[in-house]
Amino acid sequence: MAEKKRATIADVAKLAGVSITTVSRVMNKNYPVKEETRQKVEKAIEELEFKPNLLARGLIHNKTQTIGILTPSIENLFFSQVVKGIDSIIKNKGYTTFLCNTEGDPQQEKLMIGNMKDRSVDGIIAINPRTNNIKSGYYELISKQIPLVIINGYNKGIRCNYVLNDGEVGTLEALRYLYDEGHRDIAFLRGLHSYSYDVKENIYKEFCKDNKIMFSEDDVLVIKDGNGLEAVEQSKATVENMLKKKDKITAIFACNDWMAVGALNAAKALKISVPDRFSIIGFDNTIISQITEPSLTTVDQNMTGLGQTAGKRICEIIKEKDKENRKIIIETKLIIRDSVNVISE
Amino acid sequence: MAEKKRATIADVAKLAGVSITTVSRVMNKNYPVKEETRQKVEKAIEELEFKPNLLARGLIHNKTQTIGILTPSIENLFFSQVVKGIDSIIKNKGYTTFLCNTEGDPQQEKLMIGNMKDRSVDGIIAINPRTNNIKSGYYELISKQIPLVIINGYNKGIRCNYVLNDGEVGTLEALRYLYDEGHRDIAFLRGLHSYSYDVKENIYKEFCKDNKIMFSEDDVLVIKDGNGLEAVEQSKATVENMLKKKDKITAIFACNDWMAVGALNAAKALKISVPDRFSIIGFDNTIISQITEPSLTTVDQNMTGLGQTAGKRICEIIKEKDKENRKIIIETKLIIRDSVNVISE
DNA sequence: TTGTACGCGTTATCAC
DNA sequence: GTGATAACGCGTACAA
Repeated sequence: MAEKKRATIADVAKLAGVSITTVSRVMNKNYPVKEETRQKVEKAIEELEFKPNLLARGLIHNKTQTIGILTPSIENLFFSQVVKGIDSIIKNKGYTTFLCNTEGDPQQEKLMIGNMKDRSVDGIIAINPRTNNIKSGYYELISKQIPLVIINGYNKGIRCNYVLNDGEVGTLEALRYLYDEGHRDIAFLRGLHSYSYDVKENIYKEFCKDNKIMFSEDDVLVIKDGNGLEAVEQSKATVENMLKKKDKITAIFACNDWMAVGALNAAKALKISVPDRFSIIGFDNTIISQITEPSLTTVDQNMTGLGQTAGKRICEIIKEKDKENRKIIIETKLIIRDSVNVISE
Repeated sequence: MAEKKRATIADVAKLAGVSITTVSRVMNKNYPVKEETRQKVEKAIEELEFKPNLLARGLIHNKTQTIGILTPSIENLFFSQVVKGIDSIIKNKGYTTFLCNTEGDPQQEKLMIGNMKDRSVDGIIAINPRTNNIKSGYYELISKQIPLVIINGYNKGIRCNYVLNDGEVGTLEALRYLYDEGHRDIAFLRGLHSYSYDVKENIYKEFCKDNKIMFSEDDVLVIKDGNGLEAVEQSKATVENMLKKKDKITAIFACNDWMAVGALNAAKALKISVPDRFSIIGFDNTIISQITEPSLTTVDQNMTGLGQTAGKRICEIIKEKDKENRKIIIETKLIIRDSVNVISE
C-alpha cells in the first residue's frame, strides 16, 4: 500500500549528496567522475531503485529506444515469424518493439504510423503495407521524417528502404514445378491489396504466355482479405466455386499458406482428392503447410531472415551509417511436399 | 528533402498571434475560448500540421494513452486472438497497444514490464504470465504501481485483477467426454510453466481418482515450451516416445491445440490411426483444430471474449471506476469434431 | 477571456 | 571533477 513514488534523479542526487549533473554522468558514463563519488551515487541509485524516465530523455533527444512494427495481421504465422526475426536482432541493441496491427486497412496504417511518430519511436518497420500507401508517396514522405524499412512492399521510383523476398523467382520456380509435372491448367489465388500479390500475378501471367498456356481472367481468383484468418474461409468459398464451374483446372497456385489451406478445404468439401485430381501449391512455408493432409508443397521465403535483415537495416539507418536507400532481396526456396501430383497425359 | 521540423505549440501560438496557453485550451477544450480566437488557432494548427508531442504530455501527466500487452508467444493463434479482442475494445477509447513478446521467459517478462513502466504506459495486460512471477508476489507489487490485468494466470492470496477461462470446467467436460466414450487410459500433455496447465493437471488427477482410473506419473507428459511453435515438435517427440512404451493408452488430453497437433503427428509417424486406435482432444479451438485431419475435438475458451473483457477491465481500472480487485471467469465450451472415437470393450 | 511563469525529469552547456 | 542552469514541449495555477 506504500504506493512509493518513483525516484527521480533529484532524489538520488540529494541522497548521495551530489548534484544531479553528477548523477547523470554516473549513469551515462560520458564524463569522468571520481571513483569515490561514483560509488556513492551508485549506492543511492540502488537504494532508491532509481530508473531514469524515458519520456524525459526522449523529450531531449527525440529518441526513445523503441522501434515500431506495423503488421496487417498477427494471425498469420508469416508475420509472427518475421516479427520474431526482427526482435532477435534489435533486442540486443537495447531497443524495445512496439507492435501495431492495421488489419490491412490503409487508413489504420496511416493512423498507426501517426501514433508511432507521436510517441517518438526511433524507427518504423512496415510489413506488407498497402500498395497504395507506397504508390501515393506516403511512405516516401514518412521515410524522410523518420527511419523506415518496408518489408515485402515496393514501388518503382519510390525512394525507401526495402527488404523483399524474391517473389518473382519463388513464384516462377513453383509454376515451373507444376508445369514440369504436367500441369497446364493452373489457377491463381491472391488477396486484394498487396505488392507481393501483384508481383506473383505478373509472373503468373507472363509464365502462362511464355509457355503458351491458355488462361482466362477468371483463372485469377481474388479474395478480399489475404492476410488474416478470414483468408481460409474466403479462399475455400472462392475455390469451391471455381472447381464447380471449371473442371479442367488441375492445379492452383495460392499466394500464401492460409489460402492454400482454403483451397484444400474446398477440394475436400467437393470430395476432390488432393493431389490425385487437384494439386495445390502454397507460399511462405509456415508450419501450417506441414500440418495439413496432404502436407503442402510451398515456397519458403525465409521469414526469419526477412525480419533479421530488416532489423539490422533499421539499426544502420538510425545510426546513419548509411544514408542511401537500399533494396535488399532475400532468396526463396521451393519446398516439395505432398500436395502436387504428376499428370500423365 | 525539406526535412521540416515538427511544429510545436509555440509555433502555433506565434502564427495565431496568441499565447501557448490559449492554444492548449483550444486543443484540450477544457477552458472557454472566444470563438474568434478558436478559429484562428485551429487554422494555425491545420496549417502547421501541428500534433502535440505525447512525450511532453506524458511527462506531465504520467499518462501516454498506451496500454502494454505482454504475451509469451505471438506464434500461437490463441494469443493473436486474445490480442485482437483487447485491441477491439481499447482502440475505441483512444489507446494504442504496445505488444511485447517474452518467449515465456520469466526474466524477459520482468524486463519487458520494466520497459513498459519506463515508457509510462497507462496500464498492462499480461497474458499467460509465468506462474512463479505471480506466486512470488511480483505481479501484486506491479499491480500497486500501475493498472494491471492478468489473463489466464492466478494464484490464491495474490491480490490482482484476473480474467480467466474456466479451465476447470473445460478440462472436466473434455475428460468426461472421453470417459463417456469408453476411454479409461488417458494421458495428459502439458507445458512446463503456466497456471493454466497446473489447473488442468489438477483436474486431470482428481478426475482419475474420482473415477477410479489407474494412472501413473508418467501418464503426465510435460514439454518445455508449451506456447510457441516448438510445442509441436516437442509434443510429437514426447508422445511418440510414450506410444511406443505404453500401448494401452487410448486417448490423450493436450493442454492446447499445438500440443494436440504434435500428438497427432506422433500417431501418424507410428502409423497409429486417429481416432480409430488413439483419440486426441485439444484446448483453445484455434483455427488449427479445424485444419488437421482428422479435425480436432477441442475446448473453446472464447479467446476474443477473454481479450475484450480484459480490455474493458483495464480501462475501468485506469479510470479508477473500480478500485477493488476482481476475478472474472469466462466460460468454455467443448467442440466435438473428429479426433475422438468410441471405445467398445 | 487571455497571458505569464513554473513544473514535469532528464541531458547539455558552460562555468568554476 | 563538479555544479548551476537552460533547454526539450506541453499543461496549468495564478494573475490580469
